[in-house]
Amino acid sequence: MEPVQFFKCLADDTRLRCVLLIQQERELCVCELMVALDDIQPKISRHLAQLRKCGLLVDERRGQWVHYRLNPALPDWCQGVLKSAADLPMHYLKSNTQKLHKMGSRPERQQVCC
Amino acid sequence: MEPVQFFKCLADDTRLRCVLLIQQERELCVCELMVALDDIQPKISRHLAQLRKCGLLVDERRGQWVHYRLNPALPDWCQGVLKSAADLPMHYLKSNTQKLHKMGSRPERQQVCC
DNA sequence: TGTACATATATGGTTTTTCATATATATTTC
DNA sequence: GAAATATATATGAAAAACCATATATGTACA
Repeated sequence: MEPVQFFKCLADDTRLRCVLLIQQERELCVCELMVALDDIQPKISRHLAQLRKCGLLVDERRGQWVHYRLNPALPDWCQGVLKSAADLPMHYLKSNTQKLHKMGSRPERQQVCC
Repeated sequence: MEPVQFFKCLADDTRLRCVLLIQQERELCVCELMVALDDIQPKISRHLAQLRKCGLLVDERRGQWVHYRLNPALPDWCQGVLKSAADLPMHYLKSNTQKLHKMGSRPERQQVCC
């Protein structure tokens, strides 16, 4: 993981919110992130692909849904950075978290983790 | 300090090295960074200006030298990120640190901190 | 006047966004 | 259970926006 590459991944609003929300919720699928960020599918999908390619995220297909999680093999210093980033002012992610939790039917996850 | 803005500052090789070297050495002036990074003055200066404008660094003129330090008023989460970043593989900064320490005449600092 | 540093501008390159379309799985209907 | 349709996600290609670099020039201080 090249240091600059890692920070470039976080240097975009869409990607930063995706990573922090995924860290906060443990895992999310594309459609949930679309709702949380109120943004279009190809855009989200593109950024997730980049984060996966760079090794920040891993994906797992379950039926028609693709779930994204932080890569557990991420170097310690990267995990440290992300943990520190979780302390940034709560209001940054507030509206995203709200939209996410307001989702009517959160596919499948309800049985898994709620 | 906008979260994305902060990460954008770190998402460039020149800027990342400057910030980490300054954190490591407590403070550095432009000519020292030029030697450490083996790069031209306007390039270094431009990136430092950006880091100052964004609030990551503060500068202090002492005679003809301008010294840069981390902004002590940086939010906690930013300081946390930088501390974690200091744990990245040592070899990333190794050659820069070597060049820096090989400098013959480190202006003024010698009396201040060495 | 020489040294340390800053800034303006032009240029080239990268990144981001969008639309259109493709693929993969799920569901419905016959 | 096969065909038709719907849903979730990915990707190619083109335009727009943004960023980094180099050269040239300017300012401040000794």
